Order: sequence, then C-alpha cells, then structure tokens
Amino acid sequence: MIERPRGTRDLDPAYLARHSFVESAFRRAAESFGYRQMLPPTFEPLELFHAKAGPGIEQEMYAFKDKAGRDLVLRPEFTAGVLRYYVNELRNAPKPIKLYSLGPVFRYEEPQHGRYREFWQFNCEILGGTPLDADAETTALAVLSVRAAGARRVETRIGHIGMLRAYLTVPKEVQGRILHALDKRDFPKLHQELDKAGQLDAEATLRDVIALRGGPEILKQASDLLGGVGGEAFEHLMRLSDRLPAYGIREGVIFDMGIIRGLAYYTGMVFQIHAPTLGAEDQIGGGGSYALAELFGGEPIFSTGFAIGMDRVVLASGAEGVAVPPPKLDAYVVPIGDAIRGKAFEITANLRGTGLKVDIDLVGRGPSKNLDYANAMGARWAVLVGDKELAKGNVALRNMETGEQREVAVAELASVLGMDKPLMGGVEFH
RNA sequence: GCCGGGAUGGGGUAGCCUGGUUAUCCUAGGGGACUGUGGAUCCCUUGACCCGAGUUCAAAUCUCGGUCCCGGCCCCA
Repeated sequence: MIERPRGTRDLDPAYLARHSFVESAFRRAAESFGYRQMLPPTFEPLELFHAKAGPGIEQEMYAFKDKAGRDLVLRPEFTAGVLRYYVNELRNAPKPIKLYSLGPVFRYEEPQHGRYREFWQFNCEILGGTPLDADAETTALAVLSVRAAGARRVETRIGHIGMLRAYLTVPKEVQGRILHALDKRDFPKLHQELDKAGQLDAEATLRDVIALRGGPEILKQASDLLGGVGGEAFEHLMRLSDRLPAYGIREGVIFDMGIIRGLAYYTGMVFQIHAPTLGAEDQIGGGGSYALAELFGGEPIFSTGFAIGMDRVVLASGAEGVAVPPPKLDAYVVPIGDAIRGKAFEITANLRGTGLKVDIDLVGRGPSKNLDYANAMGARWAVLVGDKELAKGNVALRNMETGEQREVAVAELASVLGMDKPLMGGVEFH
C-alpha cells in the first residue's frame, strides 16, 4: 500500500462540499469588490522567494532542481508571484489594480491542527491605491470574506508597523531584528538588540506600546507613549476605524499595537484575523501594506494585501455549524425490466438537461437493491420506470425521505423534481 | 528540528498490561434466492494485526529503529 506524503490530505466529497462553499464565498466576495482573478504558476524560481523571505524561511519551502538544474520552489504563498506578474506585465495598467488568487500553496513545516504541507490560500492585493482607501478596502474585504464563508465569530486585530519603524531611528537591518524580537515577545533578545544599537532607553516604551490592545482610545495612548512620533500612523488607523462601519463592519475589530508581522517588507497597517474556535492554531489570515515591487525591479507602488488560510476557515465554519449544500443526488432512476432501459436512460438524460443531479442504475440490479443504492447515495427521489406506468405515460416517483410514492407523467417529471429543490445553504454577505 | 499519545479488513472496534487454537463484534463491499415495489429478509462470499530488525519453542501482544496519524513546542511569508 502506498501512503500519502506527510502533511498532505485526500480531500473527500464531504470535505469538499464545505471547501467549495468557502471557495465560492471567497470568489463572490472578491468579485463583488471588483477584484479580478490571477493565478501565478505552482512553481517559481527559488530566487523570487529568496528576495522576499526573511532568514530561516527558506528552510520551510519545497525547493528542488529541475532536469536542467534550475532552482525552483513550489509556491509557499501567492503575493510574490502576483507582484512578479505586476512588475513584468502590468506596470502600465490602470491603477488601482485589484487581483485575487485562490489555490494550493506548499510549505515544509510540521503538520498540526489545521496546518498541512499542502494547503489552500485565498489571496488579495490592491496595487496603486491611496493608503487609507486601499487599507480600508483590503481589511473590509478580508473580514467580509471570512464572514461570508461562515466563520462569523472572528476577531480582527489591527496594528501599524510604521509607527515603530519611525520610532526606531536605526539602520534597517537592526530595526528588523528589533521588530522580530518584539513580534515574538522575546524580551531578552530585545534587550540585547537595543543594547547593541545604543537604544536601551527605548526598551520600556516599546514594551508598553506593544501591550496596548483595545478600542480606538488606545491609539491616543500609544501616540502619547511614543511622544508623538508616528502620529501619522495613529491618525491613519483612526480614520480606518471610522471608515469600517461604511462597509457594514461594526464589531469584532480591535486595535492591537502588538501585531507586528515581523517581516521586512511590511511598511504600514498590518492585521490578523483569529478564530477563537480553533484552539492553538487560531490565526486564519492576515495582511497589511508592504513594499515589494521594488524588490522585483519595479517602481515603488503602494500595496496592500492579505492571505486567508482556507482550511482553517473550513474548520471554523464547520465549528460554527454553518450548513452547506450536501453533495447529494436529486434523483436516482430505477429501470424495472430490461425492455424499458432505453426509455429510462432517455428520461435520465432529459432530467440532467434541466440542471438536476441525476444518476441511474448501471449494473442491472433489481428494484430492491436499487432503492438501497439510491438511499446510500442520499438521493431525494427515486424514479421507478416500469412498463405498467409507461403505458400511461407515467413513472412512479418515490420520495426517499418519507417513502411516499405516486405516479407522475413523464412530461411533468422535471418540474415536479425541480420544485422542492432545497435552497442553497449559505450566509448573507454582511 | 523537539515533546507526548496513537496505528488491528473500506469505516468503527475487541484482544496487548499477563506472548500460546481458525484474531472478536458491528458496519460496509460483491454474488444469489429475485426483472413490478422488498429503502427488505435469508444464504454465500470478500477483506486486517503500519514497515523492518531483535528477544522467544512461539509475537497483534515484549524491545529497538523507521513511516504515517492526532495533539503541543519552535516556526508560521
């Protein structure tokens, strides 16, 4: 027996029912915001992620050489590929450019709850907007997307990395190490780095600032702590806070000055979305504004984006009991007797043509075993086709839930079956 | 990379501590009685000790290594 590679899954019909629901919710959300779909290749030059990734991150990629000796990597995320595409192909496109991507990405990490080596991401980027409008649009879309997918009990934590960058007037590399230590709450390391940079007097302030978490009032507190440095950042978040209700977002958002996402290319607003129902691995997505285009040889352009882990959203939406349309048959056709099999297939074809999900006996079983099979497949109706009824232009229609059976004219079959088709499960958008 | 708990037919399980008949039970799959109403019933049948070493007269059971799964740590673009 051949086993699956570690960290991979076989996505079964039951899982995919929910996964597809989440996927279409994401697509609808992004497209309702005017985003267009873009899909970079599944593998890219290693160099692309080398340019972007921080230290240690390379260890967690699926890197390999192809037959010509090129260094390649299975995409660990979408943003780099999308930005490469922008720099190569889209520099002269009308701004802003709004792109979304959805598909599997790959990371060589230890699997645990809700985390796999192949997993699905939903990714959105706005390139070339004005900061407030683009940041608000991005944040709003992220929140509305996960809500639409059925994860409604989520918390969005918004921070701003620009204020700390402004406060730490040290070389970029040193700054990066300090921010990383802050992000990890690694205070011994923080002390050490500040000491080396001759900035020890900032230590208490930094620790106090990143502990701030709450409503818009903490923005003022943070600003005071930093002695007015980074005032634009707080002003920005304040206006963002005022803007979100216009999108229908009035709760589940807090400000958290400890959200740092210690990666070198984040420049401004940053946020994370958490689902408390998920346990230890509760982050379902995050994003922020960043400067990447110049790393790939383009002009600087204001960029904001986010990525959401679809598998976590699938879990969260399941944990909240959101109903999804079950992958069930509308009808199963049971031919009774060889003579009418052709007619039964014809009836099946007509029903399929109306958009119903219809299957028919393919092994020549008797009525009893066929009803058994229809039951196992979760068919809502059994259509029993026999010559006795056919002589009158009818078939026997059996409700598989109640067991009631009656005769229906072949000509009316499609409309009768279509009538009680259950509504698509789902959640309203706001 | 690290720590803990696991792995028995397709699914769910008993047996393991205390080694010893043909590995338990439920469910599922295939065939038949049986081509007109039986979502049955009855009969037949398929099908498992994760892999590899070791201990032993004898290993599902004990020991070691590996693989994979489930949690957690590190990490999480």
